Amino acid sequence: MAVTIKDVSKDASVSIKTVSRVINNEANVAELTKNKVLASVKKLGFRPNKSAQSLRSKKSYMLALLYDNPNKSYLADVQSGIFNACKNTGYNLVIQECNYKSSKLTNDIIQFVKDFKIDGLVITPPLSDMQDFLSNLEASKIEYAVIAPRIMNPDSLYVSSNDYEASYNLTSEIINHRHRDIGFIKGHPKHSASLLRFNGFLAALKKHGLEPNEQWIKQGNFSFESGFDAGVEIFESSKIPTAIFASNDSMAAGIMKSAQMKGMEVPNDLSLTGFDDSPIAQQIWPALTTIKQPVQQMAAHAAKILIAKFDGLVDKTKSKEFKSELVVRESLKLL
Amino acid sequence: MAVTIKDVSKDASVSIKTVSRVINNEANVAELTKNKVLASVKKLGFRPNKSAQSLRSKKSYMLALLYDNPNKSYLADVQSGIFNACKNTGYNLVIQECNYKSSKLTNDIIQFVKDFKIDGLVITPPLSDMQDFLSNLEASKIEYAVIAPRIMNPDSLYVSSNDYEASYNLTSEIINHRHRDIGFIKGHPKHSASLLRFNGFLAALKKHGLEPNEQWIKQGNFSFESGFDAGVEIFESSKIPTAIFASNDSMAAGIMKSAQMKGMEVPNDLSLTGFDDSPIAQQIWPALTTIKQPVQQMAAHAAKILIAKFDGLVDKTKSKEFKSELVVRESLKLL
DNA sequence: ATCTTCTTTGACAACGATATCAATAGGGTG
DNA sequence: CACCCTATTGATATCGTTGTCAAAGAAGAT
Repeated sequence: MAVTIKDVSKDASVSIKTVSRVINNEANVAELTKNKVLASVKKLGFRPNKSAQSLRSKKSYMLALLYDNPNKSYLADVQSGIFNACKNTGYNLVIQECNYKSSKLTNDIIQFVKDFKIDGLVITPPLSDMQDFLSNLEASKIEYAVIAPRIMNPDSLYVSSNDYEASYNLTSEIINHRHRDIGFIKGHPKHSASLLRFNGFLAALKKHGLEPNEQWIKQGNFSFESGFDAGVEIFESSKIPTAIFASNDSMAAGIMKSAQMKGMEVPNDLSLTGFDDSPIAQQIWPALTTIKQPVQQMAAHAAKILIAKFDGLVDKTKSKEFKSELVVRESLKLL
Repeated sequence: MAVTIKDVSKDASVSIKTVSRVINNEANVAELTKNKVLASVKKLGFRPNKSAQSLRSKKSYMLALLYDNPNKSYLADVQSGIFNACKNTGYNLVIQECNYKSSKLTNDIIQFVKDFKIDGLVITPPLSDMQDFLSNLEASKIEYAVIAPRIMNPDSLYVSSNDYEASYNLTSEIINHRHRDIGFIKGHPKHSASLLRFNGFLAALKKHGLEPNEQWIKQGNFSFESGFDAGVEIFESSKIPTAIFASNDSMAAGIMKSAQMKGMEVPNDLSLTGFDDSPIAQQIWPALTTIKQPVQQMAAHAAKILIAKFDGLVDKTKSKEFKSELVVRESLKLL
């Protein structure tokens, strides 16, 4: 039915192995032979059978995306970035929803990778920081790239962003708007970004000689609801801050809703900033001042360095830190 | 290295073929033999090599999700539904971002399916309604299930929802709140749901003896921005409707933002309803009265009927229409 | 008792690539 | 000219399953 290497080898009057050499770009094939084979490949429309390749060479040309993330917009961006990086490389993307709390996680994933001969994994927070899990993958010789890990192991592949610095800058911006009473909503405790953002906040306060007020610092988990709840709590306190820095946009939106339900107006009664520049930042009114992260590019880069490694281009692409940028909108006001 | 059929056959003192029969649940294996084999399989921890299976039997145990959808929340729900349906079936999910306008779409997808021996496709709007595309898939003997197609071909696998009816009901609800001047924002012209929702709206108006006002009917494309723009236009007209029915929540949010920027308050100055019950419906204030669709279940069902077909359980599960339900929140007010 | 038929089983080929290793052909060297 | 070395090529084994087909045994029919 389909065109096989055998057909090509006959058409080009060379051996099967020589065709294989050509399509795998192996060394030591005479230029003339190579061209002859490529012509036949093209003429017959030959495409190698992935199953046969996979069986013999133990590769699948599949990457898998591992995630356990409640944030749909983040997921969609990551996925899209990886997908685009795979395009035209012959690799495809299979997805794997995980439960980071499951005790079977490690075994399930290893089994999955072995069963399907998945070539490599792209791992997102909070899985990026599960050292045990990552060590087990390594022990099983599974290739992976992590997005936004806390510990940036120079031996492993990763992409990160300058969360600390961005948070420091955003906090400074708030302070420059003459705010002194600033609340902070922490992100999901298992995401390393949460700590970085909080630390950046604290550092900026300190730098400007301000003290954090524990009453206005709440633990969230990156969800809208956790932001809403934090807002409700803060607005019950005796004194209300003039600005709140939420560790992501969803939580900021939650706070805005709780504020509006209390009859407060943003930014007149309360300034508010988010983080991530997810779609919701622009879909509420007033729109959020926030930090834009190049999520798609980060994810694409993660896939690229993995693929580069498979293709032996070890030095072509490397782990990298991406820069975020401040996006000024209406939710932050000069006091 | 890994345990193969051969190892199992030795351990169980049967032929390789018999082991194969057992793991594929073929008929005509004596109960005794079967148990013996299963015991060995378990004892040795045997797992069939997917590449070899794939090579020989031309199956991959992979489904692919095709989408070209700007709505990240919808995508995430669909994906999650399919993923859960695949769980414990041995099937996995690979994703394929498409451009429904691309002329190469059909060829690319067919090539992709052939290359990777993808067992079946789950197809989402607006691809669900591209008849040419679907016919080509059929001609290539590619299995697929469509989500929310306009034409429900009884020979094909599909899942749908009662958009027309739901829209009719929601419109009636608006009218029951004594609104007579009602605007409507249409959805993406290529999505069949758009037409169904619009027709349901018109039918309800007619039933209550109301005439649609062309000035308040705008074409959107399901995006927040298109809703925002439609809002801006409507609020420039000489007379403003007392209620607007947007064909999805994102557009409703866009309208709300444009209203708030004009200084109007929802629902006091304007009632607003959406469709889909996506997260944003609750993340804005006031929260949207909307229609909740069981997107995850629909997607899961699509995957299930595909897998059931592969496994020969033709009559176990079938195409199905899902029911949406009205979700009452604060954005719709009695006039 | 003999002939069918059906159930159960296994030997061996086949799927379509890559890996191993040997063979051949030039090119350079002393 | 004999020798070695390297670049190029091909014959054949191999990956781990499933498919084909024939054989053996059990059960049923006459």
